[in-house]
Amino acid sequence: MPKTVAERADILPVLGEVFREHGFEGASLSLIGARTGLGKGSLYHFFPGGKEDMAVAVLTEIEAWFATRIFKPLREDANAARAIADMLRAVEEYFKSGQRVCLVGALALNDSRDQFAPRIRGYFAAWTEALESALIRAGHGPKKARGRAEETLATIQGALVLGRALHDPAVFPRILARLKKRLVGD
Amino acid sequence: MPKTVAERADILPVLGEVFREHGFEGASLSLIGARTGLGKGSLYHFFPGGKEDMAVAVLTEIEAWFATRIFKPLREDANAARAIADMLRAVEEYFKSGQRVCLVGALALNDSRDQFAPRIRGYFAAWTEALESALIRAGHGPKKARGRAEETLATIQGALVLGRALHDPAVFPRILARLKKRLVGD
DNA sequence: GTCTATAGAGTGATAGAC
DNA sequence: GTCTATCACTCTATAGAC
Repeated sequence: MPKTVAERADILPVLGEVFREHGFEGASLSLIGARTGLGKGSLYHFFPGGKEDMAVAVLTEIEAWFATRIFKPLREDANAARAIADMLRAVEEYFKSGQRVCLVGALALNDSRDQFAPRIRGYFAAWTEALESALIRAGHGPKKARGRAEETLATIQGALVLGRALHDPAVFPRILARLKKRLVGD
Repeated sequence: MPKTVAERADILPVLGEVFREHGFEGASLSLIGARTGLGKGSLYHFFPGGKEDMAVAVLTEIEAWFATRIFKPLREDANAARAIADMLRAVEEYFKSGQRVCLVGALALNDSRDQFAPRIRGYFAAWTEALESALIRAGHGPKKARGRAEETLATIQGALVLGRALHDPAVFPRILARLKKRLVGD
């Protein structure tokens, strides 16, 4: 008896975790089926394009989350320094202190799947620009803000890699704390 | 007519590139066969343990390269500031200005393959310690050196992710230049 | 004859597509 | 749940160096 009522939106978070944990290639349909509790039929009903379709849907959801929770405040908050500190806090929570990997970053390293490239680029471009805007408003000097934004994003991504590699849950929060000091003082 | 004489060491660089470009899961044996020009017989002759064996061999070669070219000078060069600058230069060249990905970092993000974990951790631990040592000798203060080494490695790894994501070959060299300024002045 | 490097047909299992 | 392609891997059979 089918019809347990699932919605596309309900399974996106699960899909995201599976892709994060196993990568795109490593996330097999049977694994996805097991984790979502859905048969292949349902999966192809929700995502006619198969696995790539699923990954694109997950990326779209991630983009939307970051756009409203991170990029928008960075661009619009009157208190730019606070927006930057909030970003670092949100990032620490989102990536569960480094226990959770950045799916967009992980896909960037393993491309060869060109379909994801524009979304991956868009995510990091939007983040860089939003942070640059906040840095300028926080008094960082328009000339230096761009480079600092770029370096900050690199450090966040790399901190996820390093924390994971060293199996040390203290690494990610520690590096974020250093970033905070440098960007907004304290 | 067999016997064209290949050696294990000769195909390691090719294997490294295939794993870098496609990831561990994405590097199929047929792809590996095509890229190395070797049949399965030869591949399994050199690497009886199959794909994992190949990846371990590549990681071992990478470790050795970094140990002699990067870690040793960092620990031993009497001129520590020069050793750090040399490290940044070597890294820029090794990763081909960001066009080439760090296999160790990429594997760290996609683990679930626990066999690689100790090697991955060893690589980053050795790098962190060597850089910390050089920073201390360059006058960075023992208390701060550790954190700076950690953050530097994260920034390098993240710069690879970001450069790749943005498809901008200028990103990686630009971030390395900022690192150099901060670490050894200029 | 033995050892090393080779090729590739053939194995069962499992992948993703539908 | 059925399909076909492809997966990692095994095995037998080679040729040439010693």
